[in-house]
Amino acid sequence: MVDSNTTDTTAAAALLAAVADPIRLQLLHALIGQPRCVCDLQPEPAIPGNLLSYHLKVLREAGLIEGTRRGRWIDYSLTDGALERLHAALPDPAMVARQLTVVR
Amino acid sequence: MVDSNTTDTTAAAALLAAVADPIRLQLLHALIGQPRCVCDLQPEPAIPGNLLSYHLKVLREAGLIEGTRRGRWIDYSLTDGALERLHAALPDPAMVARQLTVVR
DNA sequence: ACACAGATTCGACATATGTCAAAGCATCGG
DNA sequence: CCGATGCTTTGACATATGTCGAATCTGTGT
Repeated sequence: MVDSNTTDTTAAAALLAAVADPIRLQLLHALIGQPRCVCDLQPEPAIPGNLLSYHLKVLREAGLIEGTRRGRWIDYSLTDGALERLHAALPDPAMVARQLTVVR
Repeated sequence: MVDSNTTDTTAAAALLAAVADPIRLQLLHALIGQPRCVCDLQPEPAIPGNLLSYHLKVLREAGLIEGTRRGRWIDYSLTDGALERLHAALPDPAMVARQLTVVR
């Protein structure tokens, strides 16, 4: 009944799962507009370093962020189109309006 | 360091968690533009009825869909602004462009 | 009252996920 | 070469989550 390509849906769900966490959502927000080194990415409230690492890894493996070493530090930044890809994983709200106008 | 209100982030993450699943994403797509009774909501591939019920419940408890009984059937539909709320739970891609233009 | 159809709920279970403590790696500065 | 700093990885663990089978509920038709 439902149409949508299954692999698309699965990939979209995986992307969304990567950000469906308060800590990771904060990290993403913190990276908007500028890269930051891990030590500047402490969420509120602060968490142990290894846990921070874990969440960065989840985002990294989802392809949403990337880290580059700068001496002792590692700078993280959003990958190209990361936020666009996230929104694309969600159903488009414009579709609802579309359906309504088509119907009437 | 990171600013964003913690409860906001938590609520947003919860919303996103509700749709971070291939089955539930398909259900959401199927409900765009028209209500459907449960029997018309079988995802691809099909799943047992009780499992379908479970996923509908997750979406219902997230406030994204609502069901109304029509005789023997229950029609589900998107709640008002459901998709808008989902997108709002994600960081706004426009912010990135903003930061860039402000900087230069 | 009965049986049936559509849908939800319950209890048990396996796996996935987030967290912790401890150990490991890479780089810098002496 | 050594210790310190910044970050990651590993192994153990508890809880959350998705799935199943069986039971239950709600409304329909007879």
